[in-house]
Amino acid sequence: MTDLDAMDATVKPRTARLRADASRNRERIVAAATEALVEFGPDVPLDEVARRAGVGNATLYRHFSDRGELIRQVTLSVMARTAQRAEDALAEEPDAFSALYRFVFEAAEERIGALCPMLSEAFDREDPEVAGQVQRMERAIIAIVDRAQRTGQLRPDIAVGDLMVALTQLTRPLPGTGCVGFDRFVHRHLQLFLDGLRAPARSVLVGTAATLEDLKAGRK
Amino acid sequence: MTDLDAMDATVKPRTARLRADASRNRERIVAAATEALVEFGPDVPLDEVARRAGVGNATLYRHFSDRGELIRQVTLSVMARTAQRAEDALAEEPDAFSALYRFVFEAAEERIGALCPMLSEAFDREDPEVAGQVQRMERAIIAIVDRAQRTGQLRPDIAVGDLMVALTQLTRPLPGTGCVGFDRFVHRHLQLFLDGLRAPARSVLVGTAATLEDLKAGRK
Amino acid sequence: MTDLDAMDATVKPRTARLRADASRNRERIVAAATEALVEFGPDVPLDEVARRAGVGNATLYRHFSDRGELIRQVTLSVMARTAQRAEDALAEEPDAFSALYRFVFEAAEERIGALCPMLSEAFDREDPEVAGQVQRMERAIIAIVDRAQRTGQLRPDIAVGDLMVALTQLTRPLPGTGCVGFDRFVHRHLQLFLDGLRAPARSVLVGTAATLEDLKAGRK
Amino acid sequence: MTDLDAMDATVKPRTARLRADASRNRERIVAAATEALVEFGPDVPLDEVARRAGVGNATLYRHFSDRGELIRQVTLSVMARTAQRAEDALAEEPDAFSALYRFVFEAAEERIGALCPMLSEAFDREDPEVAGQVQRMERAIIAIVDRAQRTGQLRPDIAVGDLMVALTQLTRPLPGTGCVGFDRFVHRHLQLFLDGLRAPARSVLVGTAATLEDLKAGRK
DNA sequence: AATGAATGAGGGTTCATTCAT
DNA sequence: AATGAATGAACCCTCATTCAT
Repeated sequence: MTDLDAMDATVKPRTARLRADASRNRERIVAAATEALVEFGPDVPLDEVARRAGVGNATLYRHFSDRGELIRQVTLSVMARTAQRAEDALAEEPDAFSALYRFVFEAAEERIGALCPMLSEAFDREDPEVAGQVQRMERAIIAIVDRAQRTGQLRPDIAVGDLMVALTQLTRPLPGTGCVGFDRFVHRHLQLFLDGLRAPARSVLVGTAATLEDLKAGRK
Repeated sequence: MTDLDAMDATVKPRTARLRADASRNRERIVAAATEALVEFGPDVPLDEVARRAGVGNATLYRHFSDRGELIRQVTLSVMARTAQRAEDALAEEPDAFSALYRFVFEAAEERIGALCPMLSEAFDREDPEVAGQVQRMERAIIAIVDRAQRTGQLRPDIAVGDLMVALTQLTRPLPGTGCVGFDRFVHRHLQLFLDGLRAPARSVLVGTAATLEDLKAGRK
Repeated sequence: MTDLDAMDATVKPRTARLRADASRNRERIVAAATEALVEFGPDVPLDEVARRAGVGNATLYRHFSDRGELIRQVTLSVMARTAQRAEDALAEEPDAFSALYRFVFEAAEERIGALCPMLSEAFDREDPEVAGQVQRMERAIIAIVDRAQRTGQLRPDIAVGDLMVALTQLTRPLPGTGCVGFDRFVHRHLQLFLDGLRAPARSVLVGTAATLEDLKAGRK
Repeated sequence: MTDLDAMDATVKPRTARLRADASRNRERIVAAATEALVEFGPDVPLDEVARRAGVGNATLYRHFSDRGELIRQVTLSVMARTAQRAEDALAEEPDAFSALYRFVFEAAEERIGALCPMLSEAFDREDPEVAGQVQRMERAIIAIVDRAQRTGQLRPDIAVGDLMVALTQLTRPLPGTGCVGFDRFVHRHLQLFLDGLRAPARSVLVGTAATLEDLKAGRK
């Protein structure tokens, strides 16, 4: 950096920033992919994603070298927002079960169902960036669950893995529908499920409380 | 049927009786398709179904004109067995909630998750045979739900539609996985959901109780 | 094999023989691929091969799981025929140089240029079947070369690798042409090259005589 | 050119003079394209050429409207240098066959193999600039060939077309390889070919001596 | 003038469906 | 009736070319 550079406000940053339009496209693709992943699952045609994002298919490939990379980015962005929501809920809700309650509905809004490809064999959970976000999200959700269990509002025989998978399943759209009129069911189901989570437990659960680690193991 | 047909002793019966081996093949294909649908989701390659059934792919097409017809038959067979289970549970379980409880787990065993394509736009629920099975199954489940609500064991603000959709969602396969280690979750989720269904209700549900009719309407 | 089987002339062989039409298609594809490989090189569009063979592209994939497998089969068939030609020339030609001469022109006819993908990194020369044919062909050509060198008709400072590569290069068609009027050149070039190969050597060659082993090493 | 233009002292010269950096880029692109053509063959990705030249892909298109134009420029530059080499060899070598000998190896160095697209149907040899360079190169090579034939060192039954095509063929890159360890063959092949060209002829050539005109005709 | 970005077309491969044995 | 084989359409991905900064 010379003095001349320092004086020039328009100098390009060293880490090439994306052009405005490219950056916009990138975000539109991630958003479209998030929705499409929730709706179609991990095999969603990438052409469909591109179409929804309003870009050519090759543009998608310019930004994401292949399907895995696109899914990775979607996963990261969904996890980041979900973690944030979880942290906020924990920090802002005075009541422990209210925090859980709020988190569940906000996670649904953030399309936590788009994380389903994380469970497939192809997905690399060892990737450092992914591992980092997983840990952040995990910590935040565990904190919510722990607090609600410590206050005696959440049944003690469940764990974060149970919550995450059920949440994903219940928020998945019906196949082949444009999700029309489906959200209306989802809220009811989540609420019923949350009622089932409340302490005191109304039944004895089979199996053992599933953690996020178990999900990893379950893949094999 | 003409008079000539009537006079012909060798005429084939209306429901053409299949040769023993053909009939066996047909059943093997439906069984394989049910499992494969649960495992791979609705996009399972038909060659995979044929392979699992141990027949050539063209044999599959001799029995089922296309993917839709195969799914229709799977749907019918799952519904028939599910209805039977519901009827049995109602008849045999003295306790109203136990009947519901037993039905839910048996429906999972019968792969009620394979019914999810039924909810898609492409599926023709007006088909007489389908409509018949839907009605039979519906009736049996409504009877279970009604009884449990009348005995005050099941919260009154839910309806059969809520139950069916949640049941389907919670037992649907995780897309893209070989479902490894997944069943282990399903039982826990169902139990938690059932706990949420018990009276007294632990929350006030948003929306209105959804009937099976609502599902039809919701599709559009 | 039961006695009944033995009496039944129409019994299917244990190693499922291809249907007549499938077998015909397979051969047409290999033939078309041979020509196309010579003309376009190893990146020839497989759709082009299918078109030339008069089959759909998927038929090509039924017979050859991927490009590598197709190239492998072409390689095997060209090597087999080339080896046969070499063996025949050696056995039938009383004059040592005549045998070499005859082999060179017959190898051109057999499209030895189609072997060019063998030199690419992707090609697996360790495959047992390939290795076998390479060895057979190599032996036959070495025998021809050796005899001509022993009789003092072929210059001693060249080896089979020199011959093979030059033969491939000189018989490759000009790119983008339908080979129109090109064969006319090829014969002249081969003859000139053969004249250069005759003993006594008219120059001292740079480098060392290249064997087929060197070709393998050269890839890396 | 109008009179107005003529009066305008600031008018750009007919051969628009490029800015120094633009001119440098242009040359770097042609050089990179020459090497890349030899290495990858005529289907080399233009992005690869741009990358090697150290410019953006659009810069390449600013200089060369399309692939054909780039190849044309490469062809022109190779021909120009080849012609120069031929003229120098003729002028500087006292021995007639030595001139031919020197030219052949220098042409290989100048990547005369990159001229192979010139022989394809798509290439426009009627283009004045191309025609001019062809003529210059042709004249120089004919002079070399003629002299060597007149001195009785070069067999009389070959013509410049034979030489040019064989030279191109023998120096063409092996398709699909990174040309690793290939140059080592080329020198030997050229030398063997030259030995075959020496008088007295060791065989009777089939066909008639091919001139460059014949190549044009051969394409059709 | 130089460039990063966008795009449509094309080739590779799979799969639902049809055909021929 | 059963089956292996054939096929075209769909999707993935790359690349030549054009566009916008």
